[in-house]
Amino acid sequence: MNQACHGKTGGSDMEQEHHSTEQDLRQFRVDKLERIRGRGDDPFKYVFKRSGMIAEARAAFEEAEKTASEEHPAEAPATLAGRMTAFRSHGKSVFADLRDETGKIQVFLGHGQIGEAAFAQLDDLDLGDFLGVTGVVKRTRRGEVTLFAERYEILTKSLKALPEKYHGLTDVETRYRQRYLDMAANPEVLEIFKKRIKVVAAMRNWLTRHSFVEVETPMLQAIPGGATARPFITHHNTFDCDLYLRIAPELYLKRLIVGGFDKVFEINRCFRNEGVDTRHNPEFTTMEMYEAYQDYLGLMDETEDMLCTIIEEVAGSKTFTYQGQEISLARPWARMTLHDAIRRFAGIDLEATRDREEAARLARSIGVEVTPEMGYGKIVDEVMSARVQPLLVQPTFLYDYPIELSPLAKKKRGNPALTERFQPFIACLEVGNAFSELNDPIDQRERFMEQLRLREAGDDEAQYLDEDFINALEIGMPPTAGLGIGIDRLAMIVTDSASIREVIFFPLLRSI
RNA sequence: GGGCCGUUAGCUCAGACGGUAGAGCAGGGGACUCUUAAUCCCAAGGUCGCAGGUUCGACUCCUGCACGGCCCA
Repeated sequence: MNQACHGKTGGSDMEQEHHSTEQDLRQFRVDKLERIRGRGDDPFKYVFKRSGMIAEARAAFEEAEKTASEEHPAEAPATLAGRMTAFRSHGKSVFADLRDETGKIQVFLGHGQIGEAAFAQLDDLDLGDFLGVTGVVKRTRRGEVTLFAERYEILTKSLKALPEKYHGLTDVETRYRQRYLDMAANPEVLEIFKKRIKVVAAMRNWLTRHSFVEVETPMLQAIPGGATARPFITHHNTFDCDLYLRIAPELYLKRLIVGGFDKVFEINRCFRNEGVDTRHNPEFTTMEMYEAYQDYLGLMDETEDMLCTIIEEVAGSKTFTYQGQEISLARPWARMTLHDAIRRFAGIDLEATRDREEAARLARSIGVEVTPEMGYGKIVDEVMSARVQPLLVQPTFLYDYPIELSPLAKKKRGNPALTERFQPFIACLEVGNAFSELNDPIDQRERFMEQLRLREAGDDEAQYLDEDFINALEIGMPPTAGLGIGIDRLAMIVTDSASIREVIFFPLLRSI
């Protein structure tokens, strides 16, 4: 910030050469760092005592203004710290912006207020440096709430230039690869993640209020179960065996119900070895909850209540906008069976037949692509994804899914072709999956055997037989309903994000 | 996996028919004691993603590759 003082710093050779390649930009900062050290100051301090956060200082000042008068204008002392994100010099006075986690405040550094030596040392500051400033919060003539500095100190020197102040960092790849830079340059990114954090906190609150206890179950599993997906494989050295990163916690959480917990939940990561697109990241976060003595209808009510509570708490109202669409949380949410939805939105009836060929013919008749390895269930799923889901803008539950799609769900009472399963959709995004949990070990074994047949037929997403899980069911699991919610999807919805990568701090990218 | 698009200064972006590249911001020098995308003057800053090819000559045209984005499977 050499324009701050005409006293100048006695130009080094570097300064005379007028470079400004990336390396030179860094060198200028290193030179300043050395000057700071040269006068016995430390450009990387160990600790700094703040009086509070920037937002708190603002609030305290605005509170003081309520009792202020023309003769006695409001002022509030404060010691604040943060990253310097702007620097406007006017010869003998300087305005800088200071930002911490809670917000931004303008700092006034006057020659007359901080003293000549300290003012001259402003030359050694750069955008991106962390400062600690002590002074008094007042309004400037233009009305800006400003910390008028009495003294300041550099807390951390930044050696790299921050992206441009007006446009920020927009290159998507750099934003994801250097998320720290993205957040430092684009404060709105921080706000997105704060909302995501609120979603999780609100969910935990809801669950805790309803007497669910939080548990942790294995990430490393010998048999990856609980979902239809390809797993990541890893290796344990001392046991010398391959293990899988979990694709779902489901089978372990149900073991806990067998063991005696009545209401459990887990919020944690799952891993699926699949492609990456705007709605999928190979590692993602789910909440799964299991409630004994409950069925899917009761759970549907609870799900509606939970999601409404969370979204309203984070969005601040019962309506919000997602990608230009007005979404209303008004209850009750629409509920229709999967087959009704297909009849209504796709114009074909896949419930009248369970014949694979007939279903394929019907799907093709409405332009849905069917490949040879797709069975009846997969065809229903495909029609739903292509012709129903894109229309589910307002919150909607689809329920009663074909048994072929749901090997861990109880058969529907009175209709063994279906299972007691539902999925909530909001803004055309699938945000969850739930069912009356299959607790008949004999039925479960048959379902697993069917999955094994599919696997042998070449379906590498089919589920594995988990003998120990069946053993647990033989010990006995009470009637139970279970729900999984995709936290990332929910975060997308409340932050109006088009891509899941916007709500994951460090989304998976190819290493370079 | 397929299609389309992108990659130019630290950042954000321009670059007609093929003739070795421009601006704003940041950075450097200077002026300025209430600015806030501060302003004004001066000077600087580039292996145009990588590798080939066509051409007298390639940021520009062609091929391949890398990374990314969007859409489809």
